Amino acid sequence: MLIPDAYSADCPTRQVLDRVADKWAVLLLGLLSREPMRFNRLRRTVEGLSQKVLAQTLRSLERDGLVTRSVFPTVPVTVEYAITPLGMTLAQTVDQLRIWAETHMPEVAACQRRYDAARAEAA
Amino acid sequence: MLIPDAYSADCPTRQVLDRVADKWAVLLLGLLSREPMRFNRLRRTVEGLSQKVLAQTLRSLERDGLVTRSVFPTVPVTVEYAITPLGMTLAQTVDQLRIWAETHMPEVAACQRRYDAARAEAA
DNA sequence: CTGAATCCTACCGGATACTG
DNA sequence: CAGTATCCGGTAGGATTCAG
Repeated sequence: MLIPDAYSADCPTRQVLDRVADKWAVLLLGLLSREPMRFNRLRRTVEGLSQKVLAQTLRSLERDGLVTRSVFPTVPVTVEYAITPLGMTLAQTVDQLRIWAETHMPEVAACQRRYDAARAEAA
Repeated sequence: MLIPDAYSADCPTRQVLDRVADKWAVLLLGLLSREPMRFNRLRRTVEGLSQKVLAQTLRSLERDGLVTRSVFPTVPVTVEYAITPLGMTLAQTVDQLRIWAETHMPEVAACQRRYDAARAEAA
């Protein structure tokens, strides 16, 4: 399925994969694909995501041109993050993963139980 | 795009995301979607993947029911990994990511250069 | 509110050696 | 060949504090 070159360390495809393989980035992209949001709102919405990692992830997404960062000079300052057209194309692609997850999660969970049961019995 | 529940820690969707967000798992799934392979062949093919992590990842994939592990009692022993029908559906979904990467990688790279240039100039 | 800076720890993962 | 076990260093990331 994947082209052979993707398995050498310097393949561009693998560089992209490094970014997409970031759980938080995927989650944030999904959120922002629905509506722009502010920093603390994102922080409160995504459970288990620290403010440090949130800031890092948002910076990466901005650097990749997937989201924009807009500062409004209110008091106190307001910062809004929004998805870009480019980011939207990725969000749509990644959304297929969510659909797969919803469809096949029960089967995966069943496989895990079977695997664990077999190992417990062997021991 | 993503459903609200996906942002709580105990959502099934997020559990699946944890697995998909594994670069090596994605790479291995892509390889095995083409043909069954043996341990050392996978090891040699995927550059930068240590044998320890390879073993771990293959065990996870097997536990999730995405690949099968077949032992042939030859001397020395032969172990072959093959993708399952379930794994194949995920591989096809994930392959969309590769297509996105190939299509948009140049644009992402351009955005990165612009971002880095802007920051360098500011400093 | 939106971060950046510091400190500190847990865990990931590499290297190596050993086994069936 | 196909792993497991052990050791060990680097680093991601949590907690906390401070700033604009």
